[in-house]
Amino acid sequence: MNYWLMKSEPDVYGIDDLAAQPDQTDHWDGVRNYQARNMMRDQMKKGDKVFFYHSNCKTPGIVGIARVVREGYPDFTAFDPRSRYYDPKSSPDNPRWYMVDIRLERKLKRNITLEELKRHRELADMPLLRRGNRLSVMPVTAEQWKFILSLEKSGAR
DNA sequence: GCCAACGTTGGC
DNA sequence: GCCAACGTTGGC
Repeated sequence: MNYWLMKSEPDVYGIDDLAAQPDQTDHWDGVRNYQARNMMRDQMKKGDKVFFYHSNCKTPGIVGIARVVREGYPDFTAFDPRSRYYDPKSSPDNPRWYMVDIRLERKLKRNITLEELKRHRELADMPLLRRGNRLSVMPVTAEQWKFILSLEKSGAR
């Protein structure tokens, strides 16, 4: 099983939006970056765990845990001219963009903030913390996953 | 709202 | 295939 982190802007789609879906499950549409696409298409497997991260907001950080419940399939929002994610270069016959479905496992007891994550040397290798990183989907190691969850319990800030 | 960093585009 | 220009991301 693998671990991941996925970014979303809470003003666009936050953890509570996922929580409000039927079965707390939704598709992760709108990724328009090849590296992130490749991970969703090729590497994310059913049962993988995902940190739900709030970006581009007042207090960015990890706010929940989800699981992959459906593996990569074409992002149909790319086919819809009315969608903000429309891409005329993607077609059902030759889809350019992919997505996965995730189900909320639980919200974290607190927001484990970016500011806090940065303070731990154990996490220094996370792409999230590397300068200029813009990936919206990225891998997390088992060690990092465990460490981050231990922060939730300790409540250390 | 600013702006550094980075990915993509397109002219050549 | 290079690289300047441009658009986007996302922290601050």
